[in-house]
Amino acid sequence: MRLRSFALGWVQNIIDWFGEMGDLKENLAELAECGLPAALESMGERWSFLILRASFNGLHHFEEFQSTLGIARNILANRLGRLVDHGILARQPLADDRRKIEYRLTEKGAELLPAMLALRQWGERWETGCASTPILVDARDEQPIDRIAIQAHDGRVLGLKDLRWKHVADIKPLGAPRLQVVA
Amino acid sequence: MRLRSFALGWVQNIIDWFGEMGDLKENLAELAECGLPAALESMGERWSFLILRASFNGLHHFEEFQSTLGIARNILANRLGRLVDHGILARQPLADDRRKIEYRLTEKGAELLPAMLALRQWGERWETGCASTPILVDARDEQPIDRIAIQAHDGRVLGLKDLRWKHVADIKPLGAPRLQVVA
DNA sequence: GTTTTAAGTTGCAACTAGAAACTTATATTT
DNA sequence: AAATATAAGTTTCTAGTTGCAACTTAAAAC
Repeated sequence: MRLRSFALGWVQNIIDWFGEMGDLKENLAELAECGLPAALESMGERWSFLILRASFNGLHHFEEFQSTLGIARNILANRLGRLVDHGILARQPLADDRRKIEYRLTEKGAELLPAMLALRQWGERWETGCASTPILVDARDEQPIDRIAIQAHDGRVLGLKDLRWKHVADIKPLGAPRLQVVA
Repeated sequence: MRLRSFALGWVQNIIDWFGEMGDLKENLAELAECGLPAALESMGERWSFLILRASFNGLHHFEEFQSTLGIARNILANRLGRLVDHGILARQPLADDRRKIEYRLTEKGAELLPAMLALRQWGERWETGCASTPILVDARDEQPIDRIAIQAHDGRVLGLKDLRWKHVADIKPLGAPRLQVVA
């Protein structure tokens, strides 16, 4: 028995608020070849993102992940294996104590940071309601980073109403035309 | 029997590449109160992100989601219910045909766009290897949006080596000191 | 008033997660 | 060297989740 409408009061006002952004239902066959399913293939399972976050926070070992996250050992072994298979973590037995295995982020794994931060910032804003410690700061001036945002090529921050979906083929180059592959 | 090291050749070079960013293992107890687990509570289940993406692409009805995504009907019903419960989608029977239920993104749901794009861009870069159609463009000049990036308060794009973890308490205000709550 | 459509439910098989005990390889202590 | 301890897993078994196909229900269309 699910509660389906706890928020309908305020939500009602928002229903028309969100413009269509130019619906593009036509080629939803193409949805399958989008990068999102591919990303979810690697990161979409339970625990994967939390293991990733722990990696970003400097954890490198099985027992560290296990005791910090409280994940079952068999599941942790499975997820670490998958993350290694996907090239997100690198597995390396330590030279000075070969019982110890070090799991480190690869470049590919490290590049998930924007996605992780965007998700975390959303959670802070809409769920927990407050920023969580520790936070990321710019090494240069030790000031907190900005919110992750969508920006135009010239750096303007784009809100949802500033966006449209468009087919790659329909996009006209701006300024100098690009080189083209002829055959 | 898992394959654990298909990428160790190139990965090896990267192991030391990724600096510690100032490990902060000390207060990993605080990991639990981070926004990420909260976000995953809403969006961490299988299909949730794909339903969200379909919503961004202009789908609004049960049968549309079902036939487009190929998801089982019971699972779809369950996920739509959860997304509504979490205030990410709003559920509205249509006035002119009350069989039809419209699912629309709320503001809260729409604000997941940066997270979804960051994930998609990562998938395009590291998994599929190419941008997928349709893409998001700036409504003003119809040019594609930038990559989602981490930026300093002054707009500089920050790479991983430019970042540190820090406790909120340790951050000094820049410029004019802020007002403080006294009691 | 019979049929069709939209949005679900139900029942059941297959898969996945979780808790706890067990294994294996290496390192440390006596 | 033998006994103990530690790190990183496996195994086993139970509980929960996913997925498919058939069924239901309410509203519309014919």
